[in-house]
Amino acid sequence: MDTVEQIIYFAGQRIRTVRRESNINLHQLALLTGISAPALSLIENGKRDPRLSTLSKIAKALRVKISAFTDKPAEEPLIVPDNVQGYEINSF
Amino acid sequence: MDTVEQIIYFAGQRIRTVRRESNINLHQLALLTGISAPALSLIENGKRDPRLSTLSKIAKALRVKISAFTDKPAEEPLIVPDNVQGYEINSF
DNA sequence: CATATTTTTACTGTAAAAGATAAAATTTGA
DNA sequence: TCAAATTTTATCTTTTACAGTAAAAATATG
Repeated sequence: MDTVEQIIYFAGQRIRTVRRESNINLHQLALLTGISAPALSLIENGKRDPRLSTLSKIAKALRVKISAFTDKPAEEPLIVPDNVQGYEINSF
Repeated sequence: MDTVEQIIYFAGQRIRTVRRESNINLHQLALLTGISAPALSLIENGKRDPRLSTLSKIAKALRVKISAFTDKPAEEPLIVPDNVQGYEINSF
């Protein structure tokens, strides 16, 4: 359902999220991957269509699988326990 | 642990496997993806480093996730039942 | 606010992906 | 074995990724 542009944009967002979770900046990721910081910036912003080798280097540096950048997590069905003490809907 | 070359080679093998399971040839996949058959051939043989958009088009055409080309399936631990009637190791 | 850090943008140069086409090689099937 | 189908290789052109650098913009941080 997603367009190629959306795939690229999503991957960039995921890379940025994982990088920030690792508490490193673009310069540091550049050193780890051998990919320049400007190139990484373009990728994170969905403005560049990275090669598989590039995704691979980033994934390795961030210690995640490439699929961390490409797959949307299957949203697990929201389980609502039948014994929750909730609020009346009208109380909101 | 894999090199970039191995990642690219593995992805090509996976694409070929999935394509053959779909019983379509390179020409047909070319029509489905808009990627030329020669380009697909190079990718399947690990001789080209495809872009994310290219992987995305192939995955879409073959109706699999991109991770089908990038992730090695976690090999499930070989469970050896404790009640198997086996052979003596020396009998081999 | 002022300054430092981080990120983005803009440019140039190089390398490589990808399309098109054609030809060669390989595989498949009768 | 022969012919058809499929795949691979080669050549040429266009597009784009990426490095490097520098400068600008945006974001922290004191």
